Amino acid sequence: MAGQKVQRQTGVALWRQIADRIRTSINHGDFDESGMVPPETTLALQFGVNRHTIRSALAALAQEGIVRAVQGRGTLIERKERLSFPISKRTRFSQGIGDQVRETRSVLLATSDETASAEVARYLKIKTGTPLVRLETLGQADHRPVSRATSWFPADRFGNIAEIYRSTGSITKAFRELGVPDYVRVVTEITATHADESDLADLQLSPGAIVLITQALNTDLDNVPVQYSISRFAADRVRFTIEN
Amino acid sequence: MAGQKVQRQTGVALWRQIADRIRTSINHGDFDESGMVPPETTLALQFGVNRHTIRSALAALAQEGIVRAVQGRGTLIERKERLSFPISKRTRFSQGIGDQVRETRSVLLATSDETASAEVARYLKIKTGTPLVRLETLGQADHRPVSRATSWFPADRFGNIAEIYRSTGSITKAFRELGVPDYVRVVTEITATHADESDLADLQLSPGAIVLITQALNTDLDNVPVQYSISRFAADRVRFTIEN
DNA sequence: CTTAAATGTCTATTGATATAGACAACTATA
DNA sequence: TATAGTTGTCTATATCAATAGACATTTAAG
Repeated sequence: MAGQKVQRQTGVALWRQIADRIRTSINHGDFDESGMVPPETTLALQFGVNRHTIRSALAALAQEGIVRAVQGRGTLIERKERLSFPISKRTRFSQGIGDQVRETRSVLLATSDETASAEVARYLKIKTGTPLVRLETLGQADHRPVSRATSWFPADRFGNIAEIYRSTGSITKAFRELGVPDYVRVVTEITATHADESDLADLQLSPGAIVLITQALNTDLDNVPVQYSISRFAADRVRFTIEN
Repeated sequence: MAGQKVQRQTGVALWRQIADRIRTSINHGDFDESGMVPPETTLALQFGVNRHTIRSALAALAQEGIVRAVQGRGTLIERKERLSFPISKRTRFSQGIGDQVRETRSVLLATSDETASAEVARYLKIKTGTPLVRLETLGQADHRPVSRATSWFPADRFGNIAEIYRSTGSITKAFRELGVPDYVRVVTEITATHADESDLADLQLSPGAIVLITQALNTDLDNVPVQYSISRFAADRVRFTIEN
């Protein structure tokens, strides 16, 4: 980890850039041997900034609960995180990361009845204006928010999916109760952008943070579209893995 | 687009937060009717900031070539684009986006002989220290840089792949000449981060921009790893598509 | 030709960001 | 119990980020 450069006058404060880099290094396991972040003076030298700037960065990470400074000893690593999300024919939230965390949970934020917009209709292969059920859900891993998703389901087949989901916390189980024993991921599109206001709130991010966005279509085993969803992931907490 | 909030004292300047939001709105097609961004005074009111702060944001977008301000008229939208990259068993740079642009090109930036680091060795399933060939390439679409990639190949099989690639501009053709008639993408990992200094230069980005990073492994038809590569894409120019 | 509406430029002021240096307080260890 | 190494706190200074206001310049439309 030699000769790291930071960019000045970009509208992103140095302490924030450095905090992001250190968080990434921690997640990458760079400091696993010692379990500590390098001393402030060392980091200041590496990043080519003043020690006080490093202290601002570490203070931000301490605020996130990722490190804890102990006077006289050093700055200890409290927590690491970057979950690996497999994307495949059988992509499901909790199954994919279940072995990486102690607890996964899915929370229903909101639901509403809608009619299909042009975009959603195109994906679900239905007519614009067809009745739909919309679900806003929040995915959590060990009580930390990881993703927020908006999903649309055809109302004729899944009119009361919200209630079932609310009680079971699982799309897979809700589908099963509604006569869809299994479903497959047909297509996933991935983009990245800066976090918007809702992301900041729901995913507990700070401005300038990055979100990875997936747009995905699931069909039942007869190739009939059953769910179209747009999910937004905190980019510094996840990694996508596509196995072919 | 009413009542937008920006967050203060987070290490991310207001003008950058606002620039990111406007860029997103443009890509989302919010201003397609007029082809212009709303007037500075309107935006200042919407975001709850001073007009000069809006001007800083628009100046940044103008620097990126996304908008162009015309005195007396308004601020015109110059460009919105996002290429779709399919990721599948048969992922190749030029084939995937060939139908979306007039011309794709791949340029060899640098090459060197190396020995395998622990990380690369793990992917290629070889021993640390095994001789490798490293290729740095730049992918362009219609003369705009889209991705920069670093690839490693086992030197014993592909010792002179650099020369062949330089003359053909194609990994696929180089493989073919070296006795690998076909190859498949085994695994792709996707993450996102802020652009570093090299990204800014090679991909012609402005500071604070986002890059999508893929780490991918290709094997020949006998399942022997032939190429491990790390690619960095300008996030505002691409979208990944995974078909299952 | 006027005028309204938009961007361009300038000055001034305040708060956040970053650097610089000095020294205090604490921890582990020789 | 010294001592080296580390984090904590303080003062001072310079630059960037943001606000505020005034006015110039350009464009399009009445």
